[in-house]
Amino acid sequence: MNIPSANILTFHRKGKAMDRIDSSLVALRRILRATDLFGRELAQSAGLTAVQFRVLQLVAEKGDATATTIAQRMRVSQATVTSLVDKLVAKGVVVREKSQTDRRQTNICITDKGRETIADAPDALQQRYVREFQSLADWEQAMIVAALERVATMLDAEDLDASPVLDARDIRSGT
Amino acid sequence: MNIPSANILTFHRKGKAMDRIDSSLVALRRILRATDLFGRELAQSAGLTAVQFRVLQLVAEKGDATATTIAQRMRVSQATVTSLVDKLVAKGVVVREKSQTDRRQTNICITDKGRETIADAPDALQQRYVREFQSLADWEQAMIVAALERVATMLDAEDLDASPVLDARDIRSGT
DNA sequence: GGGTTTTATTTCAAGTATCAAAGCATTTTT
DNA sequence: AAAAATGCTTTGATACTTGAAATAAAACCC
Repeated sequence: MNIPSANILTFHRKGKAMDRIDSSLVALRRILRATDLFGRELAQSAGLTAVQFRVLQLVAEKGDATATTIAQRMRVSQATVTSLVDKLVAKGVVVREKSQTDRRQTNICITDKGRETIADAPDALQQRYVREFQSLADWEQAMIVAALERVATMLDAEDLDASPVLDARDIRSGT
Repeated sequence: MNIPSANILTFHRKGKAMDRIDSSLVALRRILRATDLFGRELAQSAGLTAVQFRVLQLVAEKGDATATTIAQRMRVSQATVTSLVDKLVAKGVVVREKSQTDRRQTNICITDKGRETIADAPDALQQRYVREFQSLADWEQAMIVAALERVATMLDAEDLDASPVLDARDIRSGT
């Protein structure tokens, strides 16, 4: 989590003044680093680990989720999700409920305590981002949105899992 | 750490069309997600874990590094770095060498095999980014650099460790 | 229906990651 | 030189991760 996670963007060309590629990669690394660091703090302040917190966030999005869905979205194995959910159940932030429609499935449902946990977590990073973003001039906001979306498209182009979680399984089955 | 790392940016306001804050957060999440996912693949293709690969990258930057430096830059404990370096030594991509000037220090030096490992790792993500970035119009490149740097500054403002590793210890001792 | 295959999840075993605390060796300070 | 600080490793404990095997339920086929 690893998150602690991956900071894979590096730049190797040296010698002359930094060009735009390098500058943009450096900025990306700063963004990655800041979010990684803050993410760990955020989780800790909620009494969870970073990975546990991410699972909780995914469950919170819709109120419940299946292990498979979570595993696919986090790109970890089902077994991993099971053990993470074990921890979250032990902490009382989610509960397991057998699906009525298909009793093979287990719905992982967020509890009130889970909702509180997320609500109470002081996401300093996001708060600061929102605050500063809103203080920007209109044109600057627009520029940032355009640029971020451009970069996001460049980076996750053929990796479709970032889109709504509908056909993730179908896509993966191709591998 | 996996590195598995933190995807902490969430958005909760719903109901109406997405505003700019939401759009920018979604884009950021896509960026985070893509880099995280690709980072793991990249490391795996090199026969390492994501965290191990990051250590190797840091060592590769200057050819060698001390455990303390790596620990500070990755924000993990020295003990963690020790065990990670153990793995890298076992794989033959780095070696430990006692510093001549201060024999308490251990320089972690990259080997030829280590250099190869990094060179051979097909960083598909970065390659695509570089390729696409270079194909952009001049004004667009400039816009992206400006926007990314703006966002990076918003996110890592008081977190100074992204800058040269000088006083990270002093900052941390405050906690 | 009864048998086979597929799907969803959990359990188990083994390896990796992480850190606090304790230990060692080497400077630096007094 | 004694004491304090520094750099690193070891140890013990917890968490994360996965592949493989096990369990259970649904879907498919004849």
